[in-house]
Amino acid sequence: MTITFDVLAEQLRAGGHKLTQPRRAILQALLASAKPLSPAEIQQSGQAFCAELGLVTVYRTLEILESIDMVRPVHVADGCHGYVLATPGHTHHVVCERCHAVVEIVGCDLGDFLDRVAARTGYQITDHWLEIAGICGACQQEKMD
Amino acid sequence: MTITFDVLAEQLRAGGHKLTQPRRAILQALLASAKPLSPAEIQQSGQAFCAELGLVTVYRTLEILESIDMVRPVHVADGCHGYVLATPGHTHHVVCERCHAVVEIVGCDLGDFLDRVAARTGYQITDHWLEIAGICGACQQEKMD
DNA sequence: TCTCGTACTGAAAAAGTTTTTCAATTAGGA
DNA sequence: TCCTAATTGAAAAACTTTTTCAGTACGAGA
Ligand SMILES: [Mn+2]
Ligand SMILES: [Mn+2]
Ligand SMILES: [Zn+2]
Ligand SMILES: [Zn+2]
Repeated sequence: MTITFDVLAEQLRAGGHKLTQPRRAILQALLASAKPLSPAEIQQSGQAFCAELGLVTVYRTLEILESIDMVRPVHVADGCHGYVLATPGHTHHVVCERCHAVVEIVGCDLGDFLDRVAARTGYQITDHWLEIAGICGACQQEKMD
Repeated sequence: MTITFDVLAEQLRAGGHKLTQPRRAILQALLASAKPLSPAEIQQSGQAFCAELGLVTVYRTLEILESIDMVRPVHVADGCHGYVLATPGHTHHVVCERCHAVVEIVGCDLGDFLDRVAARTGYQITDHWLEIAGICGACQQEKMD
């Protein structure tokens, strides 16, 4: 979790996009959060950095960030779709059921399992999406109070 | 895929719910579909069985069916949340990217992988959600035309 | 089979979310 | 610094989901 704002900013520009104040604010909001954020939460949190930040801009920026794989949708237990910063490539997320703290899992060993699925179903597997729910260390502690 | 309407109907009543015409229609719609259906699609398809079927009732019924694990939300590539009938217990789904045909995977071998995730993150893993995308047999054929 | 209480229904309205439109603004290369 | 295309926020539209409410129908019990 040592990714910096400057790296993100550069990634955005490398994708051919302008680095505007609202976009800076959105990146800051995502960077500051330990849990997936909804568009409305991103707006609210981002307004600390750009007071005028509009919700429309949040939607538009998320669309861009997702298209260049800088951000990924994560399913939170109840509602849908929180967004978190992604490290490039194929990853999964573990989300705490209590506090929604997120940890990214970079490696993924599902190959054998997926091969078996392919054999059994006749499908040619192209992709998969795994999300893991659990209870984070901090929340486990809390239980013992 | 040999589940019958009568079995579903009985499951619903076993859960303490009435077996009404609109609910019959919703079960028929789900039973007849090879792919996940949105609430609006369920309404439309269900109106063949109950002409007056309202969308509100579809939402309410899905909530019940989900609560007794008769139906499960599945994420379709673009939009969110289609619903499919579920076999009880823990399953996953393979969804065709082209035609959305769904196959349910009953076993799941993720135990070792999840143990490693637990060890690495300190999270106590409570649940997981895996969806697999692919290309079904029929759509693979089609490619060769 | 009939009666009755309650679970359930659809219409309408409200609430919430996401997308589109548009005139004004701003980033950043020249 | 200037210029232009990309980007912005407000407003409105389009969609989706939930709430309210008066009427309906299921199904247990007589
Ligand atoms: Mn994976
Ligand atoms: Mn979803
Ligand atoms: Zn936690
Ligand atoms: Zn297919």
